[in-house]
Amino acid sequence: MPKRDATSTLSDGPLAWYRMLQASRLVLRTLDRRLDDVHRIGVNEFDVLITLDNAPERRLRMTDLAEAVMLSSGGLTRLVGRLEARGLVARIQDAADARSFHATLTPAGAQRLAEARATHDAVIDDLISSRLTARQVGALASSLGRVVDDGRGL
Amino acid sequence: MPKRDATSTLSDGPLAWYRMLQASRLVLRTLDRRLDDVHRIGVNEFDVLITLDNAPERRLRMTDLAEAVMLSSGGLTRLVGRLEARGLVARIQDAADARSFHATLTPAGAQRLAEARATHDAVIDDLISSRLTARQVGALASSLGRVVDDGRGL
DNA sequence: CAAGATTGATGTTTCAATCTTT
DNA sequence: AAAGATTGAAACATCAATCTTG
Repeated sequence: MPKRDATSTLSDGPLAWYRMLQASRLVLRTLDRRLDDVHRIGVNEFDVLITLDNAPERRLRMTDLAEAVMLSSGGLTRLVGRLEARGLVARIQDAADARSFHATLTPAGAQRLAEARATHDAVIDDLISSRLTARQVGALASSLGRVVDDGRGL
Repeated sequence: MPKRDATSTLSDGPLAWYRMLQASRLVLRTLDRRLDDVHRIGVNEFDVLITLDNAPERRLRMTDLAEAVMLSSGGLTRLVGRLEARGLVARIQDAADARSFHATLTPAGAQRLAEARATHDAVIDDLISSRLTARQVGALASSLGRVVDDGRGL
C-alpha cells in the first residue's frame, strides 16, 4: 500500500498550493475527457467559448482573450484557428484599428456551448459542489478570487 | 481598459471552479518561469523531486510516482528520463519484481531541491499567503483537500 | 493473460522571430 | 519604435501499441 500523500513536511501556504494543484489537475482531467468524449471539445476550447459568451459585446480582441484564458498569444492564435476551422468561432477585423481582430461566437458555437455547459456543470457539481457545503464553496470562490485579482494587478 | 471578468452569469460551483482554474494557472505560470529562470527546473520537475523527497523511503515506483504527480505513465517515463540524464534522479530496479523500477533522488537532486524550495516557497507566499488571512489559507487547504481526497481519508 | 514500464505517433503549447499597422 | 497578431521550431504530454516479466 503506497503512501500517496506528501503533506507531512508542508505548512500553511505550500500545503494549500499543493492541494490546489492536485484539485485543479483532477478537475481539469475529468472535465477534459468528458467534454471531449461527449461534445468533441477540450477544456481550453470550452473556456474560449464561455469567455466569449460572457464578454461585453460577446466578442473579444485576440490579446484580451488570450489574457482572459491565460494562454500565450501564439497559443491562442492556433486555438482560435482550430475553432474557426470548425465553424464555432469567427474572426472579424476591427474597423478602427486594422491590426486588431475580434473573436466572436458563431451561432453554431453558441449552440455547442449550450450543449457542453450541461456536461461541464454536472462534472463540477460532482467533483466540487457535492463535496462541500454551500458556505465552503462560497468561501473558496471568494479566497481564490482574491488570489486571482491581486495577481493580475487589479 | 477592457473588462476581463466573466463571472456575471456563473453561480456557486462553476464560479468557484472558474476562479480555481485561473488561480492555479496564475501560480503555475509564475512558478514555472521563476523556477526555470533561477534553477533551471520546471514545475513538474520540481513536483517530482519534492514528491520523492517526501516519499516513505525517499523513493517511489514509477507507477505510484505518476499517480502522485498526476501525469500519464508515458509522460512520467520521459520526465524521469530527463531528470536522470541531468543526474538529479536515479532509477533502480526492484529486487523482488524485475518489472518494477523505483525513482530516487540523487545527492545532486536533493541539493537542487533544497535550493529551489526557497524560491518556490517565496512565490507561494507572495501569491497566496500574503493575500489571505491564516484562517482563509487553512480553510482553502481543508476544502481543497476534501475535493482531492474523494471523500475518504479526511 | 495481467502488470509495469517504455516507445512511436500525434496534438498542443510556448518562445522567439517576423510581418503589418499605428 | 511599439502594438497586434501570426508563424516556425522546439518542448512536452497524451493515447495506443509494444516489450518484458510475473
